[in-house]
Amino acid sequence: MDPTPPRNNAVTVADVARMAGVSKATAARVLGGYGTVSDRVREAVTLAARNLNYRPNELARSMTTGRSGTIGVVVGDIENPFFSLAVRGITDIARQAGFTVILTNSGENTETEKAAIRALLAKRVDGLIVSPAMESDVDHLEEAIRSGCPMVLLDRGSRTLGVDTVVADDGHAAEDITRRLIAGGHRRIAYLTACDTPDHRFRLPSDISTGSVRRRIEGFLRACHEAGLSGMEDWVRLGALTPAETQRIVTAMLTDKHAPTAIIASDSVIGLDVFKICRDRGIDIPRDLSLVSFHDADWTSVTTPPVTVVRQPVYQLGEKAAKLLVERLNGNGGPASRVVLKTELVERASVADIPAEQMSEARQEKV
Amino acid sequence: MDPTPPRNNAVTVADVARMAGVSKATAARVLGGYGTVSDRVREAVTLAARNLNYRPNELARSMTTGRSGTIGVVVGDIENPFFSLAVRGITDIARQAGFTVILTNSGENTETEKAAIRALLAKRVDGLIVSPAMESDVDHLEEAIRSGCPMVLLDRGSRTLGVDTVVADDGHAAEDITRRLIAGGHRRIAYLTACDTPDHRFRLPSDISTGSVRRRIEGFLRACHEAGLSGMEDWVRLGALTPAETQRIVTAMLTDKHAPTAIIASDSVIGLDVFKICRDRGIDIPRDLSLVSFHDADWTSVTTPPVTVVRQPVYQLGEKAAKLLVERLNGNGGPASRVVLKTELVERASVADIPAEQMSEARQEKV
DNA sequence: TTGAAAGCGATACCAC
DNA sequence: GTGGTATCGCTTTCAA
Repeated sequence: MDPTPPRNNAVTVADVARMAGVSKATAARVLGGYGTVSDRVREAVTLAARNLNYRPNELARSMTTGRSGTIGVVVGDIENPFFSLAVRGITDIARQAGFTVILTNSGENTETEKAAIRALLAKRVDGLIVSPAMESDVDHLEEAIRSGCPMVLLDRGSRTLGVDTVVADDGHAAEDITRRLIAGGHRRIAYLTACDTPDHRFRLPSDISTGSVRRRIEGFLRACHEAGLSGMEDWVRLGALTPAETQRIVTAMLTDKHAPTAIIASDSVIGLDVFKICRDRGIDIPRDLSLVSFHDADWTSVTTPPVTVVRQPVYQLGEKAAKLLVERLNGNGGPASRVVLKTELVERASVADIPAEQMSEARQEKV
Repeated sequence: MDPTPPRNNAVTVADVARMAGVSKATAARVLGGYGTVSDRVREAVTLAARNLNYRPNELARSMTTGRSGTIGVVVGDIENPFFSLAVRGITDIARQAGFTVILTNSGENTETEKAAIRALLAKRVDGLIVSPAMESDVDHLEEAIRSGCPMVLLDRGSRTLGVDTVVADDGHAAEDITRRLIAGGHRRIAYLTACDTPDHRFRLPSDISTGSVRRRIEGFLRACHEAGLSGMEDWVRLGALTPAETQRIVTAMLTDKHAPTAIIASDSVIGLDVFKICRDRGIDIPRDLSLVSFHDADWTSVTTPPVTVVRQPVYQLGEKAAKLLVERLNGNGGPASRVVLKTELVERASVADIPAEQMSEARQEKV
């Protein structure tokens, strides 16, 4: 027994082959688990590998096979519970299918996203799962696809890119909750999102480059229009990128003569910020203000009052995206599919109807 | 097993060289940004590369250089806000230093952790950042280090492994908060963690294999001992791995004749579960029960009452770990350092003192 | 079943 | 400066 452990792990198939007294090719066959080898040789090679503490070099393997066993994921912000959960769904499926995941943050910035895609492509990932920061700027994605890298879009789609897409039913979700608010007598309903436009003002849904948010705003406006409410575009507020920005926007709205009676938060991070601001300003939810948030984050059920939310199947969103990608990677062709996962309105206690007398008052103001 | 998907982007340095009318070596020099080339040639090669839409193959590059430009990260659970935030700190620093990050989940399971390390090593990561699931079982980590892969331990240390370590001051934090509770008259203080032992019972801190949790429990017991409280080991409750398990444990405690007057939750996920259980059971925090949680998660400030927490510099924990690793990767040697980041007790409103009459009663029960 | 040798796509050393 | 060429560790024909 030679107890001297190999210092540098520069053990290669050649070393193992030499020790086992076979050719490099044969050793590689048993080590790589391909081809056919006699049991005797297999044993000898396995033993030698163990003795030498052989570690396969995936890089070299990838070089020849062309597959890296890696999936690249680009999300807006891992810190956002929405993405953490989706990423969890992705990695669970990926690992199950024998892939590892390289995770990158775009910070919802297209330039960073481009750099990330480039780096991922350079690392020769087998496939890509992306939440595009901007639907309007997807040249880098298109190029990645053209170069032969399968891609699945997560949470945000693209009409021009013909790729597999997994999104939630955001439009209908927004429509439902808006209808619900209107039925409760609300007329001044604000929709608050982190998305932004150059001049920070909202005019048309097409100005919104984040697909999921655009679909929600469209749903919001659809419900408003259906109820005969006009000019609701003014209630779509953009740029809630940071707690400070959110505070500025919400405070401005709340101190205005025409303060909203309800706020729809586009994600749970903003929802939490709004909740904090209300608490700090002594605004009673839902008496003074109704609040609805997208994403059923863990904390929403535990506040006073608990928050009414749109529950998206976030983990499943990630799972489904990974499954679609793995299928493609396994050679299953076919046309690009668009999967739309159902959402669910979870009514808790942060929404209240507007009393009748205030309703007429509200109507007067509208006129 | 399946045929390699066709990558039409098979443009190599050779192709670029041919088009630019130079040798492979020269083209590689400008493409790789090393060596010296004349401006005229540089221009020609750059142009050819752009025309051909050349993409460097990082895999091939890594093969020869021996560096992959990749850092492997193994955490317990990305979904846990603690890790999401730490990972954010890691990736920010890594990207800044030109590294990409491969993220893997151990699920706090040593076997999964071993597999992850193996896969990461096979992918030839330049370095590793790990939150070991078990301090007692680190052979795979030791081997990784021996094979020459720099490693930084995050949140959890190891006495046997002589590597850079970044942890929070968990022991003192637990000591402080325990002391604070005892000063407020609490005697029946439960410490609740997801960590577990084979028989689900706690005897000695050394039974706890998760370093950070062990240090916290040690701090808890230290403060108890200091105050003359004995037998507090019985108040350390293990196995709060899932909401259901947590519910079982907490309900059992709360319905016991000797119910705790305070609970210390070992992380924000458990803290939230405890909060939910109390709300469901109509237990008034802090009147009926005081609650303290580790990790200043975003929701803790917004509940009623807001939760007193131990604030750890989680993002900085990740940052520091990544910085240490990058330094090692840049060749800066030196002995392994152990960085301990300060925590802060954020007193909110989930802790109340025990009224004098109940205190004596509690003492009696103790006797 | 096994072995010899040709790549994969880049880097690096060494002449010129 | 520039061009040839060995090399990295593995997979993969093609013969034997």
